[in-house]
Amino acid sequence: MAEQLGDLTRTHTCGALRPEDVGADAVLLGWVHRVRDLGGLLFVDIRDRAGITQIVFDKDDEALMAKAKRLRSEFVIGAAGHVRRRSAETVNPKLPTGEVEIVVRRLVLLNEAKTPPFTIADETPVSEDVRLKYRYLDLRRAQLQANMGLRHRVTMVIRRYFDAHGFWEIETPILTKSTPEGARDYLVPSRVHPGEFYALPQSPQLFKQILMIGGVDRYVQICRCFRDEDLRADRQPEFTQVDVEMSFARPETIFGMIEPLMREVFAVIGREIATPFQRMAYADAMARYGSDKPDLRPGMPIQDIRELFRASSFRVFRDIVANGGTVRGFVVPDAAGYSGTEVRALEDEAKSLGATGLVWARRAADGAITSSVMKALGEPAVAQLLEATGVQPGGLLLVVAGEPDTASKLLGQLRLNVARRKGLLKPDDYAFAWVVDFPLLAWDAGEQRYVSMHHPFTSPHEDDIGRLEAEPAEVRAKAYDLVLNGSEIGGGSIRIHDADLQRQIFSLLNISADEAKLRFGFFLDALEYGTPPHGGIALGLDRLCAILTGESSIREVIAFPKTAAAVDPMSDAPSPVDPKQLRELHLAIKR
RNA sequence: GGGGUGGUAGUUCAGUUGGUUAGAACGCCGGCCUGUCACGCCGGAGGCCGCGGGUUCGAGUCCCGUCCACCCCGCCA
Repeated sequence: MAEQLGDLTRTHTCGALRPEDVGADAVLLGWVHRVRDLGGLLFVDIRDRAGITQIVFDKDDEALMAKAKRLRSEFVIGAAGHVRRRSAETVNPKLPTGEVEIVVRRLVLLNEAKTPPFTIADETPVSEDVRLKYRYLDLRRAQLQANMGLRHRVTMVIRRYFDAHGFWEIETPILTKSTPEGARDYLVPSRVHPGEFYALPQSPQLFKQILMIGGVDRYVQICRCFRDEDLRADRQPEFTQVDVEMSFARPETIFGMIEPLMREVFAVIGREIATPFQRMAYADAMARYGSDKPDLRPGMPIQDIRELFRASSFRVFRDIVANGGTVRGFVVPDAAGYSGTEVRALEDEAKSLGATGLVWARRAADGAITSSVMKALGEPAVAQLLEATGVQPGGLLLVVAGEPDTASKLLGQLRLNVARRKGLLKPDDYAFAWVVDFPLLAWDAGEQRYVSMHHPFTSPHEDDIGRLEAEPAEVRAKAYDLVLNGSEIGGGSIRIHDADLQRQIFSLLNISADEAKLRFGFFLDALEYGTPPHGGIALGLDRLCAILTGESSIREVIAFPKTAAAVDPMSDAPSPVDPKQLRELHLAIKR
């Protein structure tokens, strides 16, 4: 049934024709978007990546009309004819091509199509399940077309930017060596070496550092990374990083390179962003926002109000403070509309997040003061509390007491929930921050040892190197995250370029010299041959594009994403393999 | 591994306290229609109510189990 393309040559895309083309001959190739059959007159919207153009058939040409009547949604057609200006009443202002149409002289039916499981032509929501199974159809829809197009343009801006600044894009291996620290590796069995495995890279970390040792000076790669961990809306087992490394870099060197890049990237969506970005110490982020990736859009920082309770008549809080705990809270402005029921709902919410309780105090629009602890504290103390935290009329103060880290994390969650409900997380507001001064190490209670907060190659802050042995938990790292709207869109560090220091860090991490040699020997060797100071960053391209498109999941900016169970419903990966393949790989499946 | 939400026509959904023949819209199929553009009008087909078990005279609805999807916690240096 399908006809061949033959000599049919596209003259215009389906988004190209304008009044100045009137009278020209045109050949359009594309999909049937919609058919409007009026009997003796039939309109087809023909669609390709560039747009939609109306083509017209009328009954004067009986054979042509008969053929046109067979057209259905998503058939692939070629239409040749001449461009005609539409009369004033029939112009479609919704289409860029709406002032013209094509009077078809020749219709080629390049392919038929089964009725698609969902409509390509409109934006009606379809379950993600179905969309992923028929991803090739979903990709035809406007949303993914726009997202893929934007991602392409962003990628091009990034490549041009780094090229203009003297970076070389260099590919690093996909089949690489498994390293013990960090996320779970995806493993690839070696056929040639029975019982041995490659790992897919979690990031090209060591290779890019070795490129610095190799004198590359400035490296960039838009590369795929793999981590076998559980998925989230912003996490896929394979994801794309803009991987960057610079020799002779200080943190400011990296910030100064990335901030103008972000300006160019946001120009793609027509937005001007302010630089430099705010810098915030990790400790401040945790204390004021309860998160190492604070969303700065809603304001409402968490305040430490412990001192107000040290000698308070409210015994519960006083005891918590006396025992090294804290009292923290944040102010919801314009909360006059919150009913008693809604405030009680907040109390329940806090409890479900793990709080023992939630204390609130508010100043009504008329200035009247109420509080859940009015009796215990007394009105003057509540007034003082509202004063100290800056609660204006109509404002609501939410307070949690307990262990400092827990209290802040909990308030951070509550703050985001409140902000979301108040509509304060506007997707087209962009609040950037560099989170700096991360701790170098974190104590792993399960393994009873220190682990790297970032990775083992991160340089300690030079002022803190002397404290490595005595108080390792206090040592700050020369590490930084780029945070945008509560999303970590990048992270990096200045690396250790001194082999002795690197050995010292491994020893702190309880990685023996033998173990280090086994896992990172090649890298430790390389470090000894004149390693320049260097550092870099990796940007999460998927997350960045999700924010640019206003999507809440990175799956919307990935052509072929996987489900939360790491399955591709289209290709049905992963799947069992032929026993012969297993034998060649010296593998047996344990059941 | 844990918690939450959902699964009914091709799609998106409704379905009362457990009650007799499970509905709507869009899509699909057929017919009519010469200026539509979400065309319109008329007619029609289409259902393992995710799957398995149980309670009951009777289950889309209640119970148990299970699978799938999404969100969150753990995990993600």
